Amino acid sequence: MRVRLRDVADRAGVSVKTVSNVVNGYTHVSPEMRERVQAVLDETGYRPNLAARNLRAGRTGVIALALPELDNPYFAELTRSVVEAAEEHHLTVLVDQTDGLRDREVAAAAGFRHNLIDGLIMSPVSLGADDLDRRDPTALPLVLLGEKAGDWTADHVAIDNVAAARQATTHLLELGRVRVAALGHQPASSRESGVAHLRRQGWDDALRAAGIGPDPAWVAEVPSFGREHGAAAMAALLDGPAAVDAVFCFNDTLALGAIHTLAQRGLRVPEDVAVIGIDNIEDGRYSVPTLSTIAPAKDEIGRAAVRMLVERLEPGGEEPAPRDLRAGFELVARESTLGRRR
Amino acid sequence: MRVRLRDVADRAGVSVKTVSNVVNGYTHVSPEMRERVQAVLDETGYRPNLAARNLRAGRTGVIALALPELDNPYFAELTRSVVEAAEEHHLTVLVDQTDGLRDREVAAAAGFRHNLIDGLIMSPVSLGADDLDRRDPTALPLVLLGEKAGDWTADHVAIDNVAAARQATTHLLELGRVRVAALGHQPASSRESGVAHLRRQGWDDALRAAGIGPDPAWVAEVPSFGREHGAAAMAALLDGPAAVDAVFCFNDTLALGAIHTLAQRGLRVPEDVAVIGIDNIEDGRYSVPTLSTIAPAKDEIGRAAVRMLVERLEPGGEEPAPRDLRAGFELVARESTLGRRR
DNA sequence: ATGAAAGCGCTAACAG
DNA sequence: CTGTTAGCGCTTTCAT
Repeated sequence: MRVRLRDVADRAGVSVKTVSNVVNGYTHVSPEMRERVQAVLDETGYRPNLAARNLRAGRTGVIALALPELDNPYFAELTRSVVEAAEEHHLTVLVDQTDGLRDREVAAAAGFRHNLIDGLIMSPVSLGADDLDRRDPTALPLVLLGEKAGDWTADHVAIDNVAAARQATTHLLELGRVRVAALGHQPASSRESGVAHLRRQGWDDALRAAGIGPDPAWVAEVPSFGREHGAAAMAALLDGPAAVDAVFCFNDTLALGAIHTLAQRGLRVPEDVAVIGIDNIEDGRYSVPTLSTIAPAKDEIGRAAVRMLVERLEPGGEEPAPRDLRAGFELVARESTLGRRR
Repeated sequence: MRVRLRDVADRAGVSVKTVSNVVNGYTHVSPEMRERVQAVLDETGYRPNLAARNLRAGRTGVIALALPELDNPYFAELTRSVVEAAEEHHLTVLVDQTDGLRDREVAAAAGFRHNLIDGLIMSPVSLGADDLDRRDPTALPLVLLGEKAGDWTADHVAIDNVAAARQATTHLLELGRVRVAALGHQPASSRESGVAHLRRQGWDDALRAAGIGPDPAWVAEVPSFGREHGAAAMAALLDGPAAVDAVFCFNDTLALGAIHTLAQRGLRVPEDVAVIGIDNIEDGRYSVPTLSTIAPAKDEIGRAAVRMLVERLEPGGEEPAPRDLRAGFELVARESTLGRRR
């Protein structure tokens, strides 16, 4: 049987309150008392019942992180940054996989684990602004990561996706490429279409700024952002009418899939086709060729998300209005655009 | 203010018990009563306080999964399988990152979140059998994943690492390679040395069975299993005295790092050097060249781990003796050993 | 400085 | 079929 505060108290011949004081390191306890209680504590191996504490305290010290997929390297790396940031605030992170399904995202946002978690950080895919508006006002504090369309009533952290896409595309143009494909387009209704739309916008902007009219045949559509779809979309581009000399992929896994297909076809990267992605996942540092990409400041994102959440958790917090934070990013040019360095 | 069971009861003019019955779908409630209560429930948007339920029930429906690193693709993929298996048992999974640090692993195994979680699935790195023996017997149910040295007093699921390594090495030998390196050796004291030791053993066995005496110069050591160390170790091998014609890497990330280095040096895979790994991570299906590997039955592992844990959670459970389960695996031969198919 | 007692919100006995 | 009541184990007024 588990040892309770009560048991320790009986055994030490003191009241429950005194034991509680010792356990929680309260100041007003006489040294001798403290010592005696501590002895019993050690001897019995007492450990507080956290469920009881939670009930009493009304908070748990746990925050949830809801992501579409854990086995997408970008999210895995982001998770690490959130977990580390949370640790600094003495919070633990419960990771949740939504698969990008609207039901699950709505349930998570509504706080289906209220009283088990103090707050939620979520990277939404299918969730709409209206879902959030319908949310119970007493629901748990929420911070959104990544893209969102429209005006949302929650804190939000993301990079400027249009600017990031523009920079990636411009990099290709500066290398002299003139027929730059966009790989990763998604129908407006689809999952992830928020990000896809913005990244396409940036690509469009960059081409026009360079005096190039984007050819619709340069746009390759995907159902989602996995490697397999990058590979298939690249094949579709190559089989299509437009001979492109560069590909801006909407993320790194798509880019790695595209490179795979190019290699299968015997095409050289970047000599025949240059490739760039977004996310700066670890894989791209060791792929063959190494992958050029836009690197979002993942640590900044994780840290900011946790900080925003913590601010809403603090009892003294004045319920600040929803904030929108843009995280930084930078171009990381590697072999898939620059070629082998010597 | 949050609405409690009590509030609903007052408002509906019934007792708390009745409301509780309705909420929990108990049978003995008259239809009209149920309807009336349900109306108030909907109207007030009542949702039970889970912390209170947990305290009352003595269980939470949450299990923890403690892994060394979340951003290692193998663990990310394994996580997915555990999460899916847990869902079938109506359990949610709290993912924990230990970084392979002994302190954290000991803390996790001791149940530092007792009463917040019902059980733990852990992939230990630095944890020793003695740490477990010192464990509080009333501590939470534990299932270990992956390697372990010695006799442990806990359930365990893993593939037969020696056999897996033997098969990988044999595959290389069957292709006519005669100087097969082992990349991933670790000093006995190191993190992950358990797995590394067994995989080296399998390599050794396979070579001897083929009448080849393993050359110590064919063994490359790494501090841990990341891509960067695979790349560095491969460079060390190439700069060393032994000209190898194949490399058995102790996992896929090491293999991808090795392929990176080979490409940098202008060597062809597999013509000059064939490469094989273990884990069958998604990356290897799209790398250039695609990666041959040993595929552990991840779904089987996740499912088995959850099932074992659940059996110990069931109140009727008879506390079975610690079980040891071997999961299956199979060879997946791709371009890094077979070459480009045509 | 220490103790007694109330109560966090829920469910399970036990009555009625 | 429904209501009353006693805890789950802890922290926290309020006394002493």
